[in-house]
Amino acid sequence: MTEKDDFELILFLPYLLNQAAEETSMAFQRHYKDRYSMLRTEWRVLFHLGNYGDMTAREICDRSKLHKTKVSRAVAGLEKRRFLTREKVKQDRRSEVLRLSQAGLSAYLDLQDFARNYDAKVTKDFTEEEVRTLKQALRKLANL
Amino acid sequence: MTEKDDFELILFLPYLLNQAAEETSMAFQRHYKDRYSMLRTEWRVLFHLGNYGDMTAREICDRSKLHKTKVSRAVAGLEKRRFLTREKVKQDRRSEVLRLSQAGLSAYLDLQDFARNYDAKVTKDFTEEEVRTLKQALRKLANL
DNA sequence: TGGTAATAGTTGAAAATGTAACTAACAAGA
DNA sequence: TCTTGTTAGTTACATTTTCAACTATTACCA
Repeated sequence: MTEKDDFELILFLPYLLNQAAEETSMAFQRHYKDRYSMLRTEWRVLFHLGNYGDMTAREICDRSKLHKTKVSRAVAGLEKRRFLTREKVKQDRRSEVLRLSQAGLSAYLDLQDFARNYDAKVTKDFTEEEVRTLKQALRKLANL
Repeated sequence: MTEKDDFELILFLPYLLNQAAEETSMAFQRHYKDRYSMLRTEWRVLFHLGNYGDMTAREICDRSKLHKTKVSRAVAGLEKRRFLTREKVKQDRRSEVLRLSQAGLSAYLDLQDFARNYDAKVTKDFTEEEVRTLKQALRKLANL
């Protein structure tokens, strides 16, 4: 409560974006958690592989901007539950190409399907045009 | 990489919103962390009190949708560093009204000022109209 | 009243995250 | 080749977060 207060917390972008992200992630989280007991970072890694194809942990880091320790642990978790396999790269034996297993692919496809419907549901009160411009703006903010 | 793939991870709202939130929060986080060694939940509690006036932990939970244990610990942290004080409510002695101290208010005002400028900087490539519609859409998504 | 349920807030233990330091492999110039 | 620097990825430890159980107080109602 200050005098000259033209500031509104709920309109402050870092806050507002976070609330929106939190809110829209909830139901999706429940799905991947209940169904595959995956963590946040795990579904992301899964989606990177499923959506963009085989790649190394480093490439996932670059694309997702997730820290390498997070990715490392997510990969280990997914591997333990046999959602993916690793294959050493001949040219550079420090890194390994990650590839979804059959189970990983099928989990991905299921979650992807859910995601698509979910996205539609979340934006059901917006026109297509609105969704386009919203996503465009968000990409700009996210540097994506 | 699947066959029928009209799905794009980076356009999936829970993902995109999170990336945007993450990206836009970074510099602000550095500020409140470096300057006041506050945690995420702590600046939020501080801002609720600063922006909306004295209130109980429960009210902060309701408004922010933060879990009560998070709020409880943030309040304890802010209290320990004398950014706020508590006062038992006579009508209901379970709850306490939280109030910013002088130091709390001054930290709030500084951060609020930073936040305002920060928000302007983040949206500098958007027109006013675009910012308005963006925030409108986000409020809808966040149920705010 | 008395008894059960609900609410405000705290606490402890387990899970997840962040940070820094580490290993192993490659790179590149003297 | 040596030696210094960089990169891919993992691990250890400290900090946060989550989840469930807890205390204290109020609310409801037979």
